[in-house]
Amino acid sequence: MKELNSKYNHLEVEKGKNQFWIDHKYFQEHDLSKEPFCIVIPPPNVTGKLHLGHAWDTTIQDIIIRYKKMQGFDTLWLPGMDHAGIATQAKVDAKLLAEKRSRHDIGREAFMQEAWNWTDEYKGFIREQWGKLGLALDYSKERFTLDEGLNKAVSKVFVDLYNQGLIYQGERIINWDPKARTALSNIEVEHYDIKGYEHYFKYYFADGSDNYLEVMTTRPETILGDGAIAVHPDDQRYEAFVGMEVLVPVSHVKIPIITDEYVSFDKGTGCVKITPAHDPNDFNVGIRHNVPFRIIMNEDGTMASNEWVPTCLQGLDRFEARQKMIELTKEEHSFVKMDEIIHSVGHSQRSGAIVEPYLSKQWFVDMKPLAKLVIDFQNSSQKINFFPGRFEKTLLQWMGNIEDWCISRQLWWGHRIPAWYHKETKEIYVGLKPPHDLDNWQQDEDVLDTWFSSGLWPFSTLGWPEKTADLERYYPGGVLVTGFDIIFFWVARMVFTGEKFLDDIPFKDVLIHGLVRDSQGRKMSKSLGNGVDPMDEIEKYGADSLRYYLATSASPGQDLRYIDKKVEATWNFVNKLWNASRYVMMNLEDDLCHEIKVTELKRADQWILNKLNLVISEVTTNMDKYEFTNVGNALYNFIWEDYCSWYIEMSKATSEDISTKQTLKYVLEAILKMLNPFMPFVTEEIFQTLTNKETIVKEAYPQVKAEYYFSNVKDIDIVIEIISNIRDLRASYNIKRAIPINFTCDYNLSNVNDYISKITNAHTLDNVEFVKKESIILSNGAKLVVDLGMVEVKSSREQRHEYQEELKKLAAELKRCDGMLSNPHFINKAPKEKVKAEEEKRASYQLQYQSIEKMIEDLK
RNA sequence: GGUCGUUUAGCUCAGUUGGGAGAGCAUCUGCCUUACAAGCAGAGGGUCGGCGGUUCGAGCCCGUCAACGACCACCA
Repeated sequence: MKELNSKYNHLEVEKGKNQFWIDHKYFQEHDLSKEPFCIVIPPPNVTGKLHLGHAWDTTIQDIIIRYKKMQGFDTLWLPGMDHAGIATQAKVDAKLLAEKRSRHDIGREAFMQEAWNWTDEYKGFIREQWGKLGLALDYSKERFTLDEGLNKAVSKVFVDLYNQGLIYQGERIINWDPKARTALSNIEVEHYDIKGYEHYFKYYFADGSDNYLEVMTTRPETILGDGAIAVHPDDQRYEAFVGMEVLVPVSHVKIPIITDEYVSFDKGTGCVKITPAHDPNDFNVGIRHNVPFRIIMNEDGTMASNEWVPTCLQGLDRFEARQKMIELTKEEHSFVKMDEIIHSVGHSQRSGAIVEPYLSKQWFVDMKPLAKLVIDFQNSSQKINFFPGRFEKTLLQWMGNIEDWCISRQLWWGHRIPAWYHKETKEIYVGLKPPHDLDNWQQDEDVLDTWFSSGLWPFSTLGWPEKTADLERYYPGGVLVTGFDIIFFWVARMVFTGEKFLDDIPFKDVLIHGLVRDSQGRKMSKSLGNGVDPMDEIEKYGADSLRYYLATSASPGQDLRYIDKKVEATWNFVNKLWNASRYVMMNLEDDLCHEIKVTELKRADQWILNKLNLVISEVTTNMDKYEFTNVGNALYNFIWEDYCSWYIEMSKATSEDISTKQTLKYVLEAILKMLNPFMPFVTEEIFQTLTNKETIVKEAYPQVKAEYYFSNVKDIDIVIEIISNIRDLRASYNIKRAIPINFTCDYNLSNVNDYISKITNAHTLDNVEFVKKESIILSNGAKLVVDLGMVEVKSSREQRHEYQEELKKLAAELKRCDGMLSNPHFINKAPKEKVKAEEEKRASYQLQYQSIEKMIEDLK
């Protein structure tokens, strides 16, 4: 029999294992006779290192994939990465800047080459990190969102939606990121509270009088784009002025006073400046009243050079212009006051810049029909199951209030929009292939939102729009695992694209997890510098410990607070498994017969096999519900308490026995298989050593065996009770284990006596009157008498007091039982097994009670 | 303003169809018992956020209040 090293060393154990799995193609060979089960990985961005969130997310998927494989499915876990438009372009821009170059200097083509070089480098980093985590990915099917096949999928979806009128081009107020100089979708804007000011200005009437209207704005620079002043039609304060004209401060452009119900009485002054090119609400008002659209800003957030912007403001940054406007209005006496406020302002998710509402021509997806599709599917038998279920509501509510999705981005790194404009006729052409007379056409310069391509991931990776065998076999996927932070960005979009183009849900289940936070509950972020690199943790504790900790430490949907100490505690658990395995192997012979003969099993063997059945059942149930904390608890308890603390210790009494050796090994193998999805490295190492087999990866998941249920294992529960009592007495009287003591028990222990003496060094001695003794009533009413040898025992008075305390407790329990059992509602309504259990408890308490009463009698 | 989550031992968290409150860490006591001192054996510690309700029975279901948190919407 081979041996494990005497010390568990995670670095040594994990080294080379991932390569071993890859070399043997364990996760790349697909047995087509089996039922398929597929997971597509949420593709990480090629912008940097994986963080703990990735480690958590991928560990969960790996656990599911390995579990399903062991259960006999043909599993496919499809890896891939995302080009991450804005994020990657920003990284490459920064790299160029460090080299004192810029994307505009080198041009689109050279820039793309730079971005591809970047991508290739980071793909390598990410694969290396996946390997360290031990992920069971099928690398032969790895995809990238800018791969040729995926490009085709993107174009087809765009063209089809365009032809169906679900994609359109329009001039609208969009969220503009002046730093990245691109449009954003609504959900790429993060609102948070910052300090600002409510500025009040006088708009003098154009008739030359000193009369004016007072108007409030938080963005004074947009004043120059004003096209009207609006009041509520029923607002009597301003009724007389409607139709008159006022002068815009600083620019002195004449604008009319109009009425619109959008204006509310009680906000601000009741007069609203209408700036249709720089505010979404004003845009709508502008459309209704034909207010002129005056763009007064450039794409980079500086003030435009046109007739609406005074020369002294042209080219100034928007925030400098804001200050300048205040100065200028003060000079011309149109400034009233400014009040400090805290208000919510939209920031670009990627660049952090304050988002500018900006009138711009962009491409949009008409979301209402697609959202309806999702809602209809969820109301049908083809619905996606969410874990936890409440996230379905989150998705549906969002779908219910959805607005059109701005999908064009003014970037270079991404999928070019398949639209061409005729250079002369301005005609527009949208198609899968460029127009024939290409020289006369100009392709749209923009690329698509990254999430447009990620949204096709569940089927584009399988070869769609081609009718590939993989697509046929693996779509829809079994489960999608991701964090709640990208339900809208990603999950929602995969759902409607899948339902729209494949007429089927993209995955049967969605498993949502929370966020990894630091030990104080804060979000991990670069600015706080509190991020934890999973690779550092793997170095310290091993991937097995990290994985088990991450997977079992938070219930579904809850955040996970990352606590170093707990990973260390998990390491101890792995170490425990390691040492238990060492012990088992030290006691086995090479030629150990495989078949367990049930009739030859010793009582403790039966007991642990019985327990094993229970734990397999509990673990399987919870694995199927993705309740990994429950699985973790069940395995931890079974392994540490039942198997190590009790069974291994008891097995020492019959260690030469074949059936005991077989049981030790059989249960250990089952343990290794159940732990394998969580701890693939160490279980592989131990399994190979224990069994001389090539790998644990291809093993079948443990199953409950009817022949391993035993009804007579209650003897072992009594043994455990006796051992606990003897230990308790030793501790309270400070009797060292080396000093043997004797005991007697009026319950037949002939089959199990050896376990007690082996573990406690206490021996049965019948028909002897002990002098210094303690008597204890066991839960089955039997009396245990322990000889305490030389020590001074408690006085009979003390003992009587203790017994009476026991009686009080028992009496309380009996009262509770009697109360329940004498209640006809309980008898009638409660499940039968509950009633039966209660009756059994009562009988047990009564036995104990009577026995203790008798002992008190004997003391007299 | 809307939706949702959280509140259980000193700390971090489990507790899923309602049926005698749990784990890890921390604390205290005693142990090298030939797999493991990164270990073993014991111990202490909780009116399960407050109030009300349903029920024979509530940490769990319902209502309400409070604190903390997240998301969505609005913000001239």
